[in-house]
Amino acid sequence: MLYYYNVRKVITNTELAELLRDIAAAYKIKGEKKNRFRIIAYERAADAVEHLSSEAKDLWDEGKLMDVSGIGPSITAHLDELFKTGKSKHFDEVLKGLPPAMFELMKVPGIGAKTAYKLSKELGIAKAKNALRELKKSLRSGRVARIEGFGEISEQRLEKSIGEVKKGEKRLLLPYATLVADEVMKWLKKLNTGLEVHPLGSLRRKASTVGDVDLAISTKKPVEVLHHFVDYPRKLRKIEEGPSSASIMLPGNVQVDAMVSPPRSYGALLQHFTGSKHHNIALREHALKMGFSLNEKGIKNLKTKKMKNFETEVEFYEALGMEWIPPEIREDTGEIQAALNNKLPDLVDIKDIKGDLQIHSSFDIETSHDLGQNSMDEIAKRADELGYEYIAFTEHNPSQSGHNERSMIELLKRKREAVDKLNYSLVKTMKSLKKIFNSLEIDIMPNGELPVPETGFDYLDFALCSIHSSFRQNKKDMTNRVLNAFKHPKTRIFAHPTTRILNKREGVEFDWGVLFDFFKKSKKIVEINADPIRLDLPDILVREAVKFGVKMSLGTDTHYVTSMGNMVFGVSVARRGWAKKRDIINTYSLEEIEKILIQ
DNA sequence: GCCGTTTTCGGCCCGACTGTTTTCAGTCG
Repeated sequence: MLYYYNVRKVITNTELAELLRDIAAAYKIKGEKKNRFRIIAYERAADAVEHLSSEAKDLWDEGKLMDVSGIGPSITAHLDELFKTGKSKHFDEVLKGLPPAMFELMKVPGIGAKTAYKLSKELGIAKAKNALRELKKSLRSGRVARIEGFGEISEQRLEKSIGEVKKGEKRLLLPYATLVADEVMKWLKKLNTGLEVHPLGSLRRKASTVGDVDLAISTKKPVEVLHHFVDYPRKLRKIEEGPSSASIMLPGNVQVDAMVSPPRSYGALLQHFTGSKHHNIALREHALKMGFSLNEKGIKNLKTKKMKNFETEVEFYEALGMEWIPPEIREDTGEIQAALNNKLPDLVDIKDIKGDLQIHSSFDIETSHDLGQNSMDEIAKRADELGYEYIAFTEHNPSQSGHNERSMIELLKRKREAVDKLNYSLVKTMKSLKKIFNSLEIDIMPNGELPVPETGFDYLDFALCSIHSSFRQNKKDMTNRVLNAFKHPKTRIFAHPTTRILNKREGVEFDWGVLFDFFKKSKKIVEINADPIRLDLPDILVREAVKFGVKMSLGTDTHYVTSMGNMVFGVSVARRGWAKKRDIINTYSLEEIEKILIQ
């Protein structure tokens, strides 16, 4: 019997990845040298599972588990048994004799397999339950420091990092990290306006959430620049200041790291610290086949032992025989092969965007959800400033309680008239804005019905539909719920599809194959919601949608005229999902988009 | 244990940091 997962429960990708990582850890403890690559194989399999766009269990159901790169015949056989019977004899065997507590202890930053095993043995902590609390006790009593290989410093370090386990892994939302980085970069440029500075890591790759804010600086005067950096006036404290890097802590526990490089090797530094880790691993494997070794200083020829520097990333990638790869898609999901073959997608760009397809104004149609804070006039003017050709007002549908059919229709009629009026008057005076669509964001009820009377639809150009309740339905019911809602010809856009809230709520589950197939055939649109707390569809599913040929729309879902600029974060998600201009309908001309949306 | 634009066998990314080891192992990104 395995020690931590319940055989009756469907195992999620996160749990499965954890299991595979635990097997790798078990091999580390038990294995001889020859197991080294088997350990890596299990860790890679765990990574692969974590990055899947559908549940591993579903892939297994469809017999497609072996298609996943990193999962081969052996692991497939074990998972086969696991999914069928709820356990794997092989995994049981590997884990046998190891204290379950060690896997719990491994959740502490700085504790890997070896340390966890040693601690649990030496301290006599065997059970997973309360393992962290037991460790804490031993730390306090000074027992840990007396174990061979440990000292007072490791005791203090562990005490500190054990506290970080429970704090949760709240990561910065992309716009906030962007803002922090922009302000620090502005400060850096006060020293020297010509200074070249770039964000690094997940921030440069525009991931939805960011851990630390890392910056790269190209300079010949590293000491002076780093000294200016740690003088940043809004810092809480300086963490460290060395010859090539420095770190400061800002309010809200936001750590900012700066790394400097001489201009001649700046391209290599930028590439190295932009990652992702998986992209770099794959890139180094490719380089090795060419007889090169890569690091943050440049490219080393393994025969001549000579190191070549690169001022720019473009030259760096060129030297490896490929096009420059946009940071957003550096995730080792096929971009290297595409770059080698000159087949990188021409990703959609913020400049291509001609309109915003989800906006909430303050026009009161008595909804039970939030109203927007600004008038239709204010929003239209802002849209014109942004150079948009069209926008859609998508207030929530009138609440069901307190409205009968007639009063709902009356409200929808009034909104139609207000939008018409704007189109006939205000819009005529504008530079770029040509059309305001009259739309509505309609709740999809648990059974897939829509709480708007049939004649109410006549007043709409088109409708967005989205889920705002009953998030816990099972996958099949959820899928049918959406299919049912989109039977109506006026329902065109599926808004914030997974309903996820970053750092707070997981998205709901659908059978995406079925949904995308339906959306493709019926020419309906899936939204990429640009609200930074949602960024939904998530990038991985955007990639799937692109593969299916499903078109997507961008909407800021804004309730404030000041947040209309969030569009740029939606574009980042689209880019991370390999979306090209034609995949996103907001890049279409007014004439084209009318054909798609108005039925 | 996995994988393939030199391979179905023979390889498998790179380096920094940390602590305690007097020469390196473990962890991390």
